[in-house]
Amino acid sequence: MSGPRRRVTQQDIARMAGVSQTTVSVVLNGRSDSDIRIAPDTRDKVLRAIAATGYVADPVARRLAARHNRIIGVFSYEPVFPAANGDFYQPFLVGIEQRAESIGCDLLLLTSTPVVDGRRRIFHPDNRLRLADGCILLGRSLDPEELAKLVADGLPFVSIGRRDDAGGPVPYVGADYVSATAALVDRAVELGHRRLAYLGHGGGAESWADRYLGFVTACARAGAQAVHLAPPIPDGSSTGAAGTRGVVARQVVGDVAAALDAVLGQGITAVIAEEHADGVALFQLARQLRAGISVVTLGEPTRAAQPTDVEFSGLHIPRQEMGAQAVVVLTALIEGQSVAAQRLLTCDVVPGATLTSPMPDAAPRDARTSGRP
Amino acid sequence: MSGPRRRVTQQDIARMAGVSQTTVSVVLNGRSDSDIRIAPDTRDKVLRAIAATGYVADPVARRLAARHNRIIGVFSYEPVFPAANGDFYQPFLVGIEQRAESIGCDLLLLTSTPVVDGRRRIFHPDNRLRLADGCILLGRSLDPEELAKLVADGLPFVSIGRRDDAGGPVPYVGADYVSATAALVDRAVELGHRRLAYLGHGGGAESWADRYLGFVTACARAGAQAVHLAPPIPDGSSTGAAGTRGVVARQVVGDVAAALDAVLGQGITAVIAEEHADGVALFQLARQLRAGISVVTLGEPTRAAQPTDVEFSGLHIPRQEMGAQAVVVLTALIEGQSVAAQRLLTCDVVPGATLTSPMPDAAPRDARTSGRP
DNA sequence: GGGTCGAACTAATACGCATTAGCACCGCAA
DNA sequence: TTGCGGTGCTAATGCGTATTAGTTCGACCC
Repeated sequence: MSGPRRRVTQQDIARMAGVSQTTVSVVLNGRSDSDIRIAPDTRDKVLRAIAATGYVADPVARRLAARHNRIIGVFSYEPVFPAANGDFYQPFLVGIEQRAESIGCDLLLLTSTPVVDGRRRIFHPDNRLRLADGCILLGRSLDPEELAKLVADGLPFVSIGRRDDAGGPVPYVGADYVSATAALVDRAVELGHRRLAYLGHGGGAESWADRYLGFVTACARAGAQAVHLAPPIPDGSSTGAAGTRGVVARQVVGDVAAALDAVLGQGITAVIAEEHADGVALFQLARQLRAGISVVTLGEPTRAAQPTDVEFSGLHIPRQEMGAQAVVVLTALIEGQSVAAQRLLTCDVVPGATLTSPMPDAAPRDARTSGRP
Repeated sequence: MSGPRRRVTQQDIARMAGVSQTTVSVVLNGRSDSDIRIAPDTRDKVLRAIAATGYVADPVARRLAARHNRIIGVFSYEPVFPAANGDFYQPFLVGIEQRAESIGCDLLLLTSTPVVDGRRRIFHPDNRLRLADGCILLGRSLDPEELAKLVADGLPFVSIGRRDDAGGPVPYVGADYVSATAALVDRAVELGHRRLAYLGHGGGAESWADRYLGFVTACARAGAQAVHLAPPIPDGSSTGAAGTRGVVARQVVGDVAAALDAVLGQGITAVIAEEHADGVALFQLARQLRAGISVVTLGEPTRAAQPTDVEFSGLHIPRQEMGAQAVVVLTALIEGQSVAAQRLLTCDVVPGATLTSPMPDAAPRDARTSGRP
């Protein structure tokens, strides 16, 4: 009909109320602090007009003029919603959403970031980060280079998940995988396990490196033997927890079956799986073969896992709380308050049913294997 | 460390290149189409300055000048994230997110809408709908009154799911439940079913009414007997597919057990269940009792269903595509283009394993029941 | 030698809001 | 009557960009 309808502006409200645009702005922002006074009935007139039209200040204009608009951007490398990653991100969003609501901020999903070279890029000619007052970064791995730019750029942001420094300290709200993984290893050792394996990359993303670090440290401390069963291609970067790499026997395994071979062949009695899905697959395969190994999975599924009725031993990532804390840190940063901008939240240990005392026949197996070559 | 470093602007570039801000803008936007010409070496000077400073246009100012912010609001009555509704909404969001990304729009989650009288309200004193250029409405039932306000208001919006007119045509992207349900009924009749039941409200929300309409129409056309097994309280509004109500024998059933009683008592051989969860429950109960009835469920679960290994016959709602189409329609509306703003997408029929030929003992059962009173 | 025309720009303005500076009015003291 | 401090408001300006409406300058024509 009439093309794109013009949106209601403060001018319109001003005309309706018979006042100036300035007055409307002042009323809206409740500027009681300054030297500007508005008579109660003038204020009422304005508020009535606003209520009648449902007027809301244009966030874009607001941000241009005032440099803030009470909008929090959420940026992620991976798409947030797809079930491809097993709803892994959902709890973060719930936490973010709840806290954002409670402090009266809206959430803007920065979906418009184009994919270049197979991943979304923050920086490109039309980057929209600045539409929001600040933003929360979601996703397993963030390009360190982009992170550095972001730090340099000065736009407030918080990463969900610990990040190494990138041209400056990176604000984050992460999970303390080091301690949690170590606690799980300790528990395994308590139960009698002496040869443990870590199944996964153990490096690349910080979250993986941290898990691996916890594993290695705890094994060393407890005097347990540690083996690292790594997938063929460590997903791009291969360094990870550099200091510890090499101390531990490392073996590349092509798939879960190969991993199980390695486990059984070397008399390993407990496997700490980086990815839930791998742990599940390994456990089920072992069960089919009637091999009694313990399996611990380090976190909720990020890939679809085979359905199972077993409750896995492992750790619980406080995702919702992480989301909430990220909002807290971000708003503090936006307002220039000084806060602890790097936070690690404790992961609960899930006892589960898959971490038990080693089977009595584990030792013989070990012996046999040792004598094999 | 000089606080918020002033950003480089087109002015700065202009000064560096010894041209006007307009020229910079023109060069940036490559406006070769218009009547504005820029000499190659002028263009070069500007581009060099841009490259030297790493200038990027401020997206905020850009959008202010463009008079729309490329933000799409997503509003839902029911909570979208929580798994309470079995992730029913997720696929819609996936579709929305993907399409929004591909056309360069961001998503504003309007989740902070207060709950009044047990449901979220669009219109309330502090509604933020207008933050976005337009919005997508998600949720089973939308208050017709609010819908009417929205239509009258002129703010571009699209409903996911068909909606009756409300003070004007309501733009929507829905699923063609009428045809899909009819197709399922036809198939049942083909297989030999002669007495069919519809289990569910059959009214209230349009999506229910449509399913019911398809059921009744197809039964009538095929000469099959139709029974409506309705839950005790039809969830607020009770009218629904008004024209057809009353033609069909209607019976109120308290729960699934009661429904099964009615089915068996009346020699019904196939049940079309509005809700997946009800269909599953009914089928499992019937199986326990060794009663061989066919069950069709009309759509993915919106409530948690008992886990099952049976693939149910029924229909598949193209949720992701619906989300994507909603974005398409919305952007067209925002830009004032004329489009088909009411779209019904075809539902695929899922053959499944629960719609089979009627068991031979169905007729005798019927006879027995008839003679009972 | 005035007029036309096109190429290559620029000045001015709009976008919607927040903010700064300042104006008009009123009551009261001098 | 002037002066003066409030009170209650508005005009004007700026944020950084896109766009519209010119302006300048030379070439070319009659």
